[in-house]
Amino acid sequence: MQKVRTRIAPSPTGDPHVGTAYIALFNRCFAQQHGGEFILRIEDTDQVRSSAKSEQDILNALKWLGLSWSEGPDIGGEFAPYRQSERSALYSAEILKLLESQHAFRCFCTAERLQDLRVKQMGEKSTIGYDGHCLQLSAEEVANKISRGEEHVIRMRIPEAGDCVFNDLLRGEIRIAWQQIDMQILIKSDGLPTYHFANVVDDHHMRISHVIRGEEWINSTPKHLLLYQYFGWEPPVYCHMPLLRNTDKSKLSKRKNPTSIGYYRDMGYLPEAVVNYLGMMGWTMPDGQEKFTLKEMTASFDLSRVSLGGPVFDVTKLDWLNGKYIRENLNDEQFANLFAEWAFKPEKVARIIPLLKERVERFTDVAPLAAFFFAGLPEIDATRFEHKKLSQEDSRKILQFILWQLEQLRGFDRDDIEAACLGLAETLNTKIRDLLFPLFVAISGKSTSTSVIDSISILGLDITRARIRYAISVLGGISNKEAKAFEKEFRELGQASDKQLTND
RNA sequence: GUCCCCUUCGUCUAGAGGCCUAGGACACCGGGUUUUCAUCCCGGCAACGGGGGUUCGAAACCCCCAGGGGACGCCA
Repeated sequence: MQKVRTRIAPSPTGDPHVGTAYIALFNRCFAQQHGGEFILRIEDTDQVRSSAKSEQDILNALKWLGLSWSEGPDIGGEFAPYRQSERSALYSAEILKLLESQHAFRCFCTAERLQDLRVKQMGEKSTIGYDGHCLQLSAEEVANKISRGEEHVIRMRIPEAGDCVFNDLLRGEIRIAWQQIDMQILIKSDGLPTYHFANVVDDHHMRISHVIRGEEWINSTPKHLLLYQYFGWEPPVYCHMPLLRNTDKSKLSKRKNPTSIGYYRDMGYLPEAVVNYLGMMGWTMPDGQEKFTLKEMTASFDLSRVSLGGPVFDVTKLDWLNGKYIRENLNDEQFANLFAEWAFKPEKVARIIPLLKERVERFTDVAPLAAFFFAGLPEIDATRFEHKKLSQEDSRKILQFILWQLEQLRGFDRDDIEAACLGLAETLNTKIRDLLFPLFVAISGKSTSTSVIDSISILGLDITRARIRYAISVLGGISNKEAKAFEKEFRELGQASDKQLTND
């Protein structure tokens, strides 16, 4: 029997997501329970969106949770490198095989043509996908286009008829007609592989035996299986976990919920409680025990106990659990140490002190002034936002625009934030002090406080986002209609690139 | 629109045909302890989406419907 090897393969394109931790947890438990290995691979084939910072954040977040791995970009391993951007030669070599066997072909279609095609197919209510246009190109035509240096991609061929039938470890037989499957791009015009290709190649070369991933991948499994078949490789066992959900049951998203692991750390949750909570999403201990350690979960793990309904990630129960951990697991000394470590990080304190010093007359002034640096959500209501020039709607809009602006920032220094706010004030033709007013209330709970720009920089995006969103809800929330109008206006101000607002 | 997945209290879930008068936990409500509050303890509220089968017997198995979700990118 083949050794069990599982992996988590995050893409470093944003904040470390609780969904990543969730899938990592189950992969890790499964591997360890079978005496196998759990590895970490960074899928950074998207040159534009990937960043080193994001990769580091993800690694740190998973480490914080205690979800350690035995091979990865930080520690190496037998199948190094573990970063896809460093494995290009492998993909180039492998794609050649598919090109030679005619299982893949070069496609010179323009983005415009593909867009038109999609629109047309949408109108005809048919399956959306590539029409095989470039399949008709002769070998000479292809050679000519290549010698002329024409940009192109490489796509995989898909059977024209029949079904792809495969077995999901939890769901049993799944059958998808090949006609539903698109001729997936394997190599992008920048020469880098897409997820589908790199993922299969790496899973094979890294001897991954079980692919435990989110339900969102079910529909692309046929492509992956077909690649294994084309290569003549033995495919892994697939297992699709349910997706974590927002309260409204949609897929967990940043817009509706705090999804960043950093948020939970910054809000003062214990990593053990967060892991425990993730473990009870779709899974239970055989004896029904609700509070359990990672070690206990690993020891009693049984993948077949996963229930398939998408669990709502509802922090109420996490709050209760975290309180239980604090009360039952920490003695006074541990509590004091952990709290101090959480609250008084030297670099954080060093940045807060100068802000306080110029505003206090006695030490007794410190706590009330600085409390919001160590708090979660401020205690505010709509009256707090009353302002001679700004209506509630104005404030909502300003807060939403600032949030969008902050989310697009690369750096999070005070100067980055200041520039963003000044820029926004100018495009909105608002005085900066008026623009900042609702922000002061949202962040500090008061209209008078330490510099809100510095404060935001110290608090970080995760907490800032939560407070701004809370303030917006206190101000009555943004209706769907209003959201659309805001988005449109924000885009027209030239403050956003197309996808940034809607992406999770 | 096409395809795929899913469906037990508001939420997380137990349930592998009779142990189910459907159990536990969170939340909520009530009571007790506590100088207040919280903790803690006790109690209560509350669900098998609908319709057909199969069976002596169905929350569980099958079919249909409905609802929810996901996928349909030179993102992953």
